[in-house]
Amino acid sequence: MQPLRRRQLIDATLASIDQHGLHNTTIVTISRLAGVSSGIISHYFGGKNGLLEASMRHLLKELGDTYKARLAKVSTDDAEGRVMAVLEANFDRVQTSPAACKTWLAFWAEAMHQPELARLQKVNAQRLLSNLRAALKQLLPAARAQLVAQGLAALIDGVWLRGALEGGIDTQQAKALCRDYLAQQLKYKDS
Amino acid sequence: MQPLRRRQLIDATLASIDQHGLHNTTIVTISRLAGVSSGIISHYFGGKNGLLEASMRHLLKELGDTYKARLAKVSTDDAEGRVMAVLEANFDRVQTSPAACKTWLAFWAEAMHQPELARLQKVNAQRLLSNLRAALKQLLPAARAQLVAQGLAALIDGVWLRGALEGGIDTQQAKALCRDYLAQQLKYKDS
DNA sequence: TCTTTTTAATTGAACGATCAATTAACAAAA
DNA sequence: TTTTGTTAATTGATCGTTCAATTAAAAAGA
Repeated sequence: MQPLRRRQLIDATLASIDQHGLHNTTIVTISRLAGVSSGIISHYFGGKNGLLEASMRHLLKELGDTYKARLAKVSTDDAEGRVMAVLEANFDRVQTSPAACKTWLAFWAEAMHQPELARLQKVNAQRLLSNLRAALKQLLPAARAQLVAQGLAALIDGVWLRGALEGGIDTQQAKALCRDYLAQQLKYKDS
Repeated sequence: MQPLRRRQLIDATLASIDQHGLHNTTIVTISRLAGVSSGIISHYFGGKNGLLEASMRHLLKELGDTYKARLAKVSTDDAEGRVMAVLEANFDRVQTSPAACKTWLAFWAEAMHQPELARLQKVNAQRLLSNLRAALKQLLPAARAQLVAQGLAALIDGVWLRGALEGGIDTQQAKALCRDYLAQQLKYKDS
């Protein structure tokens, strides 16, 4: 029963943030969406904050799982394929829904003054960067790989941010933008 | 006295968001930082919300003024210089301080469920894009200019977002990243 | 199999804290 | 004196948390 309820409450949390925004999300809006009483949140998560942290962990895990699934489909020496796996995962349908974008942005903002959320966010940002850099090192000089990895990471986050504010990401256009950046940068080899 | 107090309260608002985060910013934390009583906020801004809107307008105006100042220094037909003016303005010292980054991110998150803030944000995002596109059209085919403008806009926002979450932007590195993107894209003319 | 006991899950009302807004009173300037 | 600026206390609403009480489920005993 415990894992069922926890999942149910996390889903309700994401739904509430989508509908009302984080700052209008209360334990009442969450518990009402989950169809349970408000008291149960403290019972399973130790409080509202614990639930928010668990919800962010859930999103991060979902992103990580999607990336691993994409990565498993490309061979280890297919560097360009590994970069594309990062892009595909980040612009997966699940991650680019208006609800997901809103929630990510809300958590990012909250992380600025909530140490545990900041920690989670930092780990994720670092992993994104290091995944990109590792793959790019097979295609470019180390210093160049570092720069392009930072560029791609910023491009991904920027597209996401602008998408969140506009109410949705055009995933095709987003991927085209990143793929174009990568293609232009790989020409560097020849120059 | 009115313009003085308004400016004083807006500054205190930005300071409070920097120190406590938007969601822990109350009319008390603001008025204490400004050294006045809390009631004065309603007197000058009609309420907390009015003050938040005015603060966001203040930031937007500051950005716009910086851009205009930079733009005035380049000739109309210096397309690359006009693009650089956008970059210089966005990565100006005033806009890239930890406090400014935090505040921008907080307002972006808030704008998702506050129509007036969303409107202000949208106007700004559109202007950034159209400034870039107009300049790039002198250097690239229209369709290409549109794509590169979107790429640069996303890159700028992405660098900003990642900087906010890491506690500060390295402006030199940020500009180098964007300048590199632009340089790579301008090679397109020849291919 | 049928009670009895124990454990786990859940509720919802009550509580204290905190918020934005209001207001009546006060001070300073004109 | 009249207007403008400002304060400090108060109001009503809302928040997250807590907890005693209730229900459902499982285990144990007869």
